[in-house]
Amino acid sequence: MTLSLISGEGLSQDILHNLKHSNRNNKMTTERYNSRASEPHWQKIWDEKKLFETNTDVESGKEPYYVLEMFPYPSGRIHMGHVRNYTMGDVVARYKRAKGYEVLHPMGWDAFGMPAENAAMQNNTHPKGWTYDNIASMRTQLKSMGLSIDWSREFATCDVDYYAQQQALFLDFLKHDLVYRKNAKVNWDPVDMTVLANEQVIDGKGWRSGAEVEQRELTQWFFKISDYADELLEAIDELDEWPAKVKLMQSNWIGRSRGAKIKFPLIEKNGTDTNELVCFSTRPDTLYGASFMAIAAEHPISLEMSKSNPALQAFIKECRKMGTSAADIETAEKQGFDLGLTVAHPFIEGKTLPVYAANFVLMDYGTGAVFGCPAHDQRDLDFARKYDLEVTSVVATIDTPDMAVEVSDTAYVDDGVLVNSGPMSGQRKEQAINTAIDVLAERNLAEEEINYRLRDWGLSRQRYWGCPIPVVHCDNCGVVPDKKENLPVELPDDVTFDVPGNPLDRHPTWRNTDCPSCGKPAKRETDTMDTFVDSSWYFARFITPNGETPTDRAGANHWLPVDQYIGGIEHAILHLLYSRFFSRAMSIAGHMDIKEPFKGLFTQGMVVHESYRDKDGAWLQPTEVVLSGEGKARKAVHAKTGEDVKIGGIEKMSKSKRNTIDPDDIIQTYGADTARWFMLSDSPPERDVEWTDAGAEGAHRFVQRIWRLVSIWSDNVKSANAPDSLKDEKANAIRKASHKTLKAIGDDIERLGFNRAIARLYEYVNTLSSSGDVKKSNADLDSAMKEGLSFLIQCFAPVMPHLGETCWEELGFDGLVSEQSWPQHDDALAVDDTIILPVQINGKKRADLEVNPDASTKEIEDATLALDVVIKQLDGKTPKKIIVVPKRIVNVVV
RNA sequence: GCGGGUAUGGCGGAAUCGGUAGACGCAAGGGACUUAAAAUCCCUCGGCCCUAGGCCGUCCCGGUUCGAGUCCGGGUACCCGCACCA
Repeated sequence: MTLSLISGEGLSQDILHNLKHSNRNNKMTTERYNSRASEPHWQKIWDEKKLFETNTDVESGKEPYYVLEMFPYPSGRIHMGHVRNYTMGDVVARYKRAKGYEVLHPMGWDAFGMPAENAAMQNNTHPKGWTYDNIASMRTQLKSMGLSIDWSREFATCDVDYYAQQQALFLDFLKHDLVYRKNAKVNWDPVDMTVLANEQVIDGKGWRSGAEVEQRELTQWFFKISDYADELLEAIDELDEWPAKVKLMQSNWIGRSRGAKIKFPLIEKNGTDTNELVCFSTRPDTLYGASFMAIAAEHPISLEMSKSNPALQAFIKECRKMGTSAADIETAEKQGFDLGLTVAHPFIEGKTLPVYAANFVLMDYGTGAVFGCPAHDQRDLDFARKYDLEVTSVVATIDTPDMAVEVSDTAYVDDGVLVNSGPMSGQRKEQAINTAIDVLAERNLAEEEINYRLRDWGLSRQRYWGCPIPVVHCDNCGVVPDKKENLPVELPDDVTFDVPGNPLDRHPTWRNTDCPSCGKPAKRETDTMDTFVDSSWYFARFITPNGETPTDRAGANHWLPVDQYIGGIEHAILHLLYSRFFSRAMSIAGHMDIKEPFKGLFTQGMVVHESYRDKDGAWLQPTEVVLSGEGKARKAVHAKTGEDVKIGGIEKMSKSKRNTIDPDDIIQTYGADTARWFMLSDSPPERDVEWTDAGAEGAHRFVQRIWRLVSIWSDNVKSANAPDSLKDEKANAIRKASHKTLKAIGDDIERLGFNRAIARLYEYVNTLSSSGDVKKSNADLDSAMKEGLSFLIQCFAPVMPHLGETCWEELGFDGLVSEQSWPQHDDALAVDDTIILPVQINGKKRADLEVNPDASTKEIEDATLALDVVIKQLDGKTPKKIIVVPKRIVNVVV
């Protein structure tokens, strides 16, 4: 069944149920819990009591805890991924608040970016209006989730107040030599006259215009992140609350490699006036296997030679068309252009190597030149095979150190022993690299160099909807930073998007200003900042969202780093690395003294859903599809036409595949608590979770189940005493289960094991439901249930806070559950009186043994040997060995 | 291409340090209640031999160990990321 059918006329199923049964007046039928009434009610009360507003005062006395979910881009509607992300953070926030921390849990909007401009072009709207409208509707949606957020700190990165501070930061960075200008390549769409993002280049063509994309050089601003490459790399080790995967991705991204810068004297100069070619190599040990040199198409030598060589010009042009992404470069067919140059081999007297311009050599890594050693580098091998160049293997395996490895289609890149390699012969890779550098260094032909894959961060964007870069171009003074007292440089509102290009460029007046240095008329910079800049410091702004400087240094030092940061794995590299750089840069500029912004990081999985297509291949929404049958007989038809629908794969919810579920519908039908509960149940939080209607219904059944349990016990609990030395056996069993569960759930939440905590809560409700009959209850049982239910409510309230409040009130407990301290479990009650030890014979389980947890090894051995099964299996023989693992297992080896 | 990840019933998953594989949920089947439906409650639910019970079983092949889903070596399949999307 589809959701639209369940929700009927827009009434939730609980209201429908209660309406149907309101006349029955049967005492044993409790009213169904009505989330539609209860959720707004509690949200209003929390709001009025300002329950979630944080006292960020450094002197507040409580220990600070900062939990933050990656702030959303205001696309217009929240999606299930947001629900999952923000629920996780909210559970942590509510739990930590109960544990006595002063919790900071804010929300904001990553509000600059291309989609607003695209919408402006498509729908003739203004990016600003579009963005703020989206924020307004998403805020309403997020609020309906019942998140314990301090909304008084909310801001959007497109708020003038925010980007004014960002401009101030930029000026500070400029002062501290953390930003500079240089030329860089961009994807240029010659028809739309605009710069394209990599993702807007499809098969080498612009996504809108279809025109062939060119690589064009522009002067742009760069952050000097590569100066911090080593520091950013080394500090990764100390991020012990980050996923190993993310740490590895960051190290690879920084890509430190040690190698040598090697000079090759030019022999055949073919008309150039260059005397040497300098290349970078991490494998100078394999120089004896070199058979050619390759330089980037954009290498100065290549560019110089192209002036008098039209064929080379064409080749360079061809290379420029190629995509700039790593995947494009690695997968493109290797192509070269013989420049007619040769260089001298540094080790082999009289040997020369031909020089090619090649498409697989990057100008912006190393020196833009490499020596080609085909036997020991796959790219070089591919190139050599194509141009029929010599392949000389100079490495042997460690097992057969005398014979060079034979190379046909796959280069040998692993460790080994060098052969036929002069001074390096007989040495292992690492040692040989050192030898090569040392020998060449003596002849002044090489020096050791550390290179990083990490490049400086280009922040200039030729777009309107971003933070203006606060500099002025003056004919007299050149590039002049704005003065801080002149900030903000505000974006003009009167812009149009009917013509291609950046509206700031063609604005009649905005560009005109006076030079801050000489006072003469000058022009503003029209580039705006990369939106990654906006998100690189927002976490620091939440501490003093209205401050007149970017941060309050003492406050930032008190609250940062963020204790728990939660977001998608897609930000594993750039956003997190940029934020790490920004924290360092902000420390240098005196805004705080924190180098690592995020102490704990958690990357959650996506929300996925089945996708559907009609007979013409058009994507259909889940609400347009009616499903029936199961397994192979599972069928889908169109809800309106009845035509067959093809059931597609389970994929990330996306607008293009129309397989999204609107959280609003779910909240209307089942309530926010159900949505929150389901998003955390089943799948571990770091993995993808599949949205299914059945799963949501299951979660909702549980909501009702809790409500029934609480309702039927409410009278008994209200008149019960606190549990103390209970005689009733069942009551004691409940107490033990309660304390055990409480302990386990606390541990689970601390470790973000939400799915495990939820499984435990299911078990616990099963235990409470089956442990006592309310009609035959006694004072002891009532007491145990009073404690048990209070633990239950407190344990699930972080996930289902509205239901928690309703149940708390129903049982007559004081105050709000959201204000309660986390209950303390009693360790003595959280352990079992007896434990069941599995007894294995030769590693196979044959029996159970019930023992006291403190039983000695001897006692366990004796009890084991007295078991019928063991006696039978031993058949009079003495066992070879008895392994007793305390509190775990017994294994009898026969 | 490079880098990373994952693999357990019909499905999502649990098993925290190498110690009872399949907790918990979903789906399914059977039953109770009901005029009926919904809701709820009870039972079954990895496969095979089916007898108390036994044998097999965590992607595949091998190894270490009293004991392997977990550790080691080799392989297979699928998924994700790759610098101007946020």
